[in-house]
Amino acid sequence: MQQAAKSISRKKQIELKATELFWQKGYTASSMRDLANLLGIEAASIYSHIKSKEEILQTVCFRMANEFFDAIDEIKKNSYDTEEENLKKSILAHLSVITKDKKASSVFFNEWRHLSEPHLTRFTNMRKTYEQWFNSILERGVKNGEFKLMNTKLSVMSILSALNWSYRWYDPQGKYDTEEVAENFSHILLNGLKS
Amino acid sequence: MQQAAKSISRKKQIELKATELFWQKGYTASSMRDLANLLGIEAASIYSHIKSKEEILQTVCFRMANEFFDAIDEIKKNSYDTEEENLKKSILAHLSVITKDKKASSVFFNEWRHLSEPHLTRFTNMRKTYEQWFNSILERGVKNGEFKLMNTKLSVMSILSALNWSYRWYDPQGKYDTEEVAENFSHILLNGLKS
DNA sequence: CCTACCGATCGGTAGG
DNA sequence: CCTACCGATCGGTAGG
Repeated sequence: MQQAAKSISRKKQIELKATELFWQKGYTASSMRDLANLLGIEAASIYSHIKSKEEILQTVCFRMANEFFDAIDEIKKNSYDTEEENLKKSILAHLSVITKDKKASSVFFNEWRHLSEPHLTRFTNMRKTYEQWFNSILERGVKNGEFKLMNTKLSVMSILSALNWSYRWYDPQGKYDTEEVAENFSHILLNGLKS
Repeated sequence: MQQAAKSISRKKQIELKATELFWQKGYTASSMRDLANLLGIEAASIYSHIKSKEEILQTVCFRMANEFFDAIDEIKKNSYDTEEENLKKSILAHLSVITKDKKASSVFFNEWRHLSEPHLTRFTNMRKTYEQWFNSILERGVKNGEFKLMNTKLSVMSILSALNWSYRWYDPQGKYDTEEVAENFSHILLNGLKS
């Protein structure tokens, strides 16, 4: 038991240090020897805990993907009265996942393309499915008169673009907490979508 | 003369193929042998035309940086009556640079961190300077009553985030031309910034 | 632009 | 978790 607990903890430790490394140098530029150095062990020893370098990337990418899904599942279940409310909550949920772990988000957004098949296809499909939720909010909002859009797809992209870029500049130690940033994004975007 | 012209053309060819490669696999995952294969020559032969792999990256990153600067310099010179107009023109200018060469934009946005010093510092300084232009538009717009912002810095980030993400999804062969996309972005963002 | 190579480093394995 | 290694591949050079 003691051993099992230790082993799990070490595996998580590897994931965390690897996330930091991938964030800093990128996946392919990060070597297992770099990672071993950060952990204070030999490169070969890492393979007692994981099968391959890519396994770490898979873990990070799909953990983040699941966190995004979990965050909007809450909103889907509640189903608010207005699409404006659904969108506001979704913006906050999405942004919260990013700001909670910027480094993992960076790996999620930038390093996923180094996944091999079939993981790569599974990953891109998950992202398409996820985007669909934002699409459906806007479509319902247009239908019921809440939103006036030049183009639904471009509007979805505006929203997600603005949100996704935040891992690059958001400072968790800075002046603004996630709620304030979400509020500001919602304000700008919703005013734009409504008229 | 003939030889000089040929040499320049070959160098540009290397840059173009490398851009494609870096876009597809990322800078560090792209090998000079990959690049040589695309060019139909041996890896060693590339070094007749360039000094190092990083030199190619530098060329692409700074060429794009200059294109962004050139695009807004036009606007700075003209200085339109309203900040709304300045912002609209800047949005179109910025977006045009991206959509004109998505692959080079992708390298510009993602691979710049593999630049070595002093290039890295020079690059990040250029980006800060560039962002400053958008900042100044919003600040003047707030001062003269055109814009009402919760927060200037966050608003700049909203704009640039939305625009910068476009290299990932914009399809030059698709339904929308750059002007339409810029129009849609301007519409959403400006309505949000004005109220 | 090629052949022939260099030293370094890569991800990963064997065996303990 | 270590030592000792593997074959492969890396960016780049010498010399033509």
